[in-house]
Amino acid sequence: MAILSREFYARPALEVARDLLGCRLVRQINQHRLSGFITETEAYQGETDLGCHAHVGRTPRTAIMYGQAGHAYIYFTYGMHWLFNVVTDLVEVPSAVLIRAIMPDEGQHEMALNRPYRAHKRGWLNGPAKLTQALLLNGDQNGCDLCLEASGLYIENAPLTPDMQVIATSRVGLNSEPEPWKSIPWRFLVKQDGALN
DNA sequence: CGCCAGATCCACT
DNA sequence: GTGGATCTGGCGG
Repeated sequence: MAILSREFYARPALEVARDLLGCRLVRQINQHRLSGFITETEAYQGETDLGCHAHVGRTPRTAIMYGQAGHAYIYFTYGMHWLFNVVTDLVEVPSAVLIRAIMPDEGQHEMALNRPYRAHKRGWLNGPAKLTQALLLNGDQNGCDLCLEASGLYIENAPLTPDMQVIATSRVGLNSEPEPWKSIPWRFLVKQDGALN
């Protein structure tokens, strides 16, 4: 499968978030190829979206979201976690898609080593901070270009996941945000047959 | 199982 | 100084 193009990412975050479902997130590191199929995403679009970090405008932290689509926006939160996002839409339109969960595929043993205490349990990659641990992603990869294979971090194309298998719900962790942002259905999940990752 | 507190630090006010 | 796009272990039912 081909690496997703700049054009794919240079669309509104809502479309990108929806279409990323089923695509393969790939991390090449230390001679290993770690990958998993994206099963959950969230869209954050623009300064008017109070759930989006860019609602405070352009700062050193949010500047990456104002840049070219297809780059990684990786930030630190809660004093211990890194979250992985993909910059979307046109330059000067601050928006991104948070990757919240993957179904592990290649390099499962390596990924498990990166998550020593929980790797044997169910749902070991169904959270935005879990997958960054497994894929060894942190601030060092912030701003990295996902359209270049040489980055060692990119997403591969996949057939579009049918609407029948897609669920849209409100985004997670925005409980203190006002409506409509708190409840707007900008979170997308692939319907699973009861089986968690 | 569900609920809750603790961990731990950075960006922004 | 404050609070956060989270996760985990422990405790109670």
